[in-house]
Amino acid sequence: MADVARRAGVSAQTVSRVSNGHPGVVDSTREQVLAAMQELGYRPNSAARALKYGQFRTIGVILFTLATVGNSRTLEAIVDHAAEEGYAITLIPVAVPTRDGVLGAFTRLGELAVDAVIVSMEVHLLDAATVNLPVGVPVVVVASEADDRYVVVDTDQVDGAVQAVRHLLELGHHTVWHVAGPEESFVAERRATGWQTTLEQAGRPVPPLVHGDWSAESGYRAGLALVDEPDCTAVFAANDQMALGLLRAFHEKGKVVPRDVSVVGFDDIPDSTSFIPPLTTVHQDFAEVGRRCVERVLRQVRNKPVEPGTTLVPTRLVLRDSTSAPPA
Amino acid sequence: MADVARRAGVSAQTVSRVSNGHPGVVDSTREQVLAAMQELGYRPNSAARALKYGQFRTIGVILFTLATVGNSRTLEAIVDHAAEEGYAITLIPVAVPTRDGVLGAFTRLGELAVDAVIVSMEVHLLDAATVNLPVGVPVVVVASEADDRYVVVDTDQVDGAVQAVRHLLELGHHTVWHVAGPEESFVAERRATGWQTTLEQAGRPVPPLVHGDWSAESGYRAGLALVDEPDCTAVFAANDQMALGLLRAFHEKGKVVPRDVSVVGFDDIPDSTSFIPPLTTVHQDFAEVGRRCVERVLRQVRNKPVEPGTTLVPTRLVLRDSTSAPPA
DNA sequence: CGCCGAAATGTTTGCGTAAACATCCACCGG
DNA sequence: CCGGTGGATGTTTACGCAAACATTTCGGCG
Repeated sequence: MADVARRAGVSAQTVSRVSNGHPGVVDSTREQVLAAMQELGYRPNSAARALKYGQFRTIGVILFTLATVGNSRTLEAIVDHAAEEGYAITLIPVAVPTRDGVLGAFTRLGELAVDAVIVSMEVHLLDAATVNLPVGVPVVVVASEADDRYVVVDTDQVDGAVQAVRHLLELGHHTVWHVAGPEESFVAERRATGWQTTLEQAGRPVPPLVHGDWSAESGYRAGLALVDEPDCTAVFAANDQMALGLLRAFHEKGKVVPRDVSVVGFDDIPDSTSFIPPLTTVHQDFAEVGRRCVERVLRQVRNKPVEPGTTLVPTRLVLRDSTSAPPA
Repeated sequence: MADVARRAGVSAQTVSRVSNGHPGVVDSTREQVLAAMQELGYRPNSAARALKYGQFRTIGVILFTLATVGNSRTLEAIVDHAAEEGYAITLIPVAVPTRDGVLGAFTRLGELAVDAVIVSMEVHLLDAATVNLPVGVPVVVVASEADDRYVVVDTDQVDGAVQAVRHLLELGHHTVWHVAGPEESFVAERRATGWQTTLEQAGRPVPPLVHGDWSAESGYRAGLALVDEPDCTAVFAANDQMALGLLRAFHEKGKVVPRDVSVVGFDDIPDSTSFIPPLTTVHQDFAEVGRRCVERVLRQVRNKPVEPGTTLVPTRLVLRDSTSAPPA
């Protein structure tokens, strides 16, 4: 900055004013400064700026993996909306999804230059780590169960499951089987809850729960087990990937979807339109989830009031060709 | 820091020494300082640190979208390896994949606190923006064509395509059709090049190129066109998603894969094992690509010699059930 | 018993920036 | 023609930290 000032024949303060678009600089001076900046390739040092302002204009995002569609889509939405607000996103990976792993991430976080944090994980894992949470750093949690101690944003998992199951019951299926996500996942648990309560409220039998691990392979294995169940005419898979595996299993075993078995997924990943057959599934609005996360976390950064509690983003059922009335 | 020093009854410098694990502090003093830090919830200010050291320990990553499997997997690998080296990753989104969009990203980048940049885009888009590249900031480019002006890391696209086409020719197919990615993509172009040269070297006819846009839907549309081609017994799709669309199109039109038509994809996304049938595809080692990016960019940050040029990560063909000899 | 040297700790300084305050100058009105 | 006024610009200072240098302390040895 001093170099620019010297070159332009002004003081450093004037350079600062030009650089920040402050008023009170005569055009001719401004142009000289601008020219000097150009020639010297000057760019403001963000560390010094951050030091001065006490803010980094950066939000940290903690997550386990980008391998799931939901995580990466949500992240993308967060990045985009943060950029609109002039905030950058710093990624903090959690190597292993255990308490120790989370603890490590939060320790690293302590040294990081972030004004706020968006955490994508289950609250029960977060609890172990909150001791490490720098005080005064706003936190928003995504993809977790509702919890009034934190500011939570999430897709309305339960309602999505309810819509899926209702749709199948309305088509005439006596009951609906469910291929859930892994046991330790609260998201999986909540989708399962929506499934179970809907069946119970309708007075239908609740078949045993089948657990997968979100992967298509696990859906395939679940499907191989389900083809032998005589009364299994409708399956609700907790995500689209497992639904893909189900479709393959049924296909291999000669069951035609939707004639013999109906299948509903969850997520509405782009590929699901090209499954065989195109998949009826619960659409998640990842972009909206990301948007709300950024909005709520920035409200806190700007010291506007934010009450703890859960913001639910609605889902909607997308009807395609994998569901129909049960076989006569 | 001053508060901690006062509380522990020492000077700020001693606090700094403890905080950085410097030697020359007696245990009893160290413990007092540590205790004071704990009580006051002290965290070193990374802006001040960065200002002092002139480094941020952060790498910026510029990319268009996380919607593609390749991008998000590569990003994940970059994040993980950077974390191992003690570097954080800041994401810089490019709203629209045009020169203006890229220009905007690089302008924002100039204000960002990064020591180096990994750019995931075509070099021809990068050229427009290099004027904005802060001098002295190391850059590594991923997923672009080879270019000796930059340090480039990429999957060996051409060889992957060659393997795919050779496999199909060896099975006895007379020629291979290709569903390519969008015309403006160099990645797509290079896969197409590998396909075309392999056919030419084998003295086979080169069918007209069909362009998709990477999406399963576009693969489906391409498939609907290909079913009417009488000599089309083998198709190489430029990614797995388009291959998925092909499978659906063939299925709907009564063509059995692989009996009537063989299909090979590119990427080896996890879902491809559960396509109907499981997809033979070219495996990309995204993790390795990410690892090398970080390694090469950090070499530059540390002022070790890095020659411009391309590092190619090998691919391998994964055989599953979507290919076989052509119908008699 | 006093001096030396090494280890432990303290003091000064500057990193690049922008807010707060100070100065300068031109122009206006009386 | 001079004081006043306000806009343009300059100077000082502090942000939090750590390197460089300065000082203190203490043990060991002649």
